[in-house]
Amino acid sequence: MESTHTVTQPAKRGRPGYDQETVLQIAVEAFNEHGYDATSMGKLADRLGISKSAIYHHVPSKEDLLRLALDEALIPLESMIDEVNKHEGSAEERLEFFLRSTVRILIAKRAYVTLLLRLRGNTELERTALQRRREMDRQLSELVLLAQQDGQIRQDLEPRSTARLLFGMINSVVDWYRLDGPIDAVTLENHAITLLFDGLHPKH
Amino acid sequence: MESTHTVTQPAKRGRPGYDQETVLQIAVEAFNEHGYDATSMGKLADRLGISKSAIYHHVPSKEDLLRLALDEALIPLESMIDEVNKHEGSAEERLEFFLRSTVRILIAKRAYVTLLLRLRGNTELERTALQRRREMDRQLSELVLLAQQDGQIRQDLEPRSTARLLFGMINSVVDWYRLDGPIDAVTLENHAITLLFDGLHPKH
DNA sequence: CCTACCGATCGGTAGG
DNA sequence: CCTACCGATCGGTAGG
Repeated sequence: MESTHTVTQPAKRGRPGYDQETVLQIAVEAFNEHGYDATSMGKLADRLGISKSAIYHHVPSKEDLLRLALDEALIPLESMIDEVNKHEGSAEERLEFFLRSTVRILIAKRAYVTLLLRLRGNTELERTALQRRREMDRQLSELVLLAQQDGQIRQDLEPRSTARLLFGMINSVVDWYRLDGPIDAVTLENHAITLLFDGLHPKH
Repeated sequence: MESTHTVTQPAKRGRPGYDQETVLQIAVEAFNEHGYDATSMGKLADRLGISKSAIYHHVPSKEDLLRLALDEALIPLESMIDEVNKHEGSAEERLEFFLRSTVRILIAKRAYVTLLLRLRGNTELERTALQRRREMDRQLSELVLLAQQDGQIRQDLEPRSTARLLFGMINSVVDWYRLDGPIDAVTLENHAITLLFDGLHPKH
């Protein structure tokens, strides 16, 4: 008899083992612990509990692991920016939406974003990813400029370095935020937004 | 005849070559480009234009290069914190002094701080350096708490994650600030301090 | 005939 | 500061 749910629940033939997603996830953890270059396929195989060659069943090369991992971070971030650009609100509202969304994606895709933020640009693949990051910097600094022109945020700060500083604070979250820590994701998001928009000084 | 200025200007005997400081400086540039683990002593030798073994004339091991480099960042930062702790002013003044000094040291010791900020804690040396970093986080969060208790800064933000976010913004400077860029060091320092204390919103 | 994986080994390069 | 090496490990592929 033919099963009608083979598409969503494929019949498992052959050996049960890893799927690509899990291999990728474990690979990225290893890359973040030891660095991409310093993580050999042998060490990664040990971590997976399979042979080195077996990894090549799931992914054609080490570089493809990196490419897949970076897309896990870049695609959600770029989709979010598309959303921001379609958004109808004021520049300040869009700026806040951009920053809040970034915090959320950082937390949801922590390991992948960590990898992205530590790229050095020594291969073509890394340089392409860094260029996509720079495009996001540009989008953010443009939003800062627009909000300044609308008088919604202070105008005495240069937009490009402001964008860098905003990203600097928010991106640092991947280095220290833990889901099981004392502060939940929503509180952290509000905390960062308050600090960025209103600063340390109390309201007067 | 004995020279009286051998201490400040030692007579150069033997082959002219690198001093340890220059080897260290070039090594750190290489570490930052490719990662410490991924930078082989062979590649480093090529960069220096000397043989691999010749490096071992200047420094006993690869790990010693890392130790020396990390101290170039850690020692100035720790001295600065000692100064802050001796300072007589209010908690808010000391907090501002701490943050301003950190920006200055980051710019002055950019390459060394970059190396420090990218540590992963996979060796005892790295874990020790990370512990010294965490002690600085603790000192900063204590200053935040004191300034909150004095009512000089807003009290609705948790001090530890506030300290992380402050450091996050400031530390990002090593990733993008260039001395030959469009913004000078003093302007950047004031820019960051304004953003942290007063936020993006205009004064009302 | 499939997926998932193995033991062994390729030519080169690592830190010391 | 060099040449000549060491034990080990690198990313990737073979046949089964």
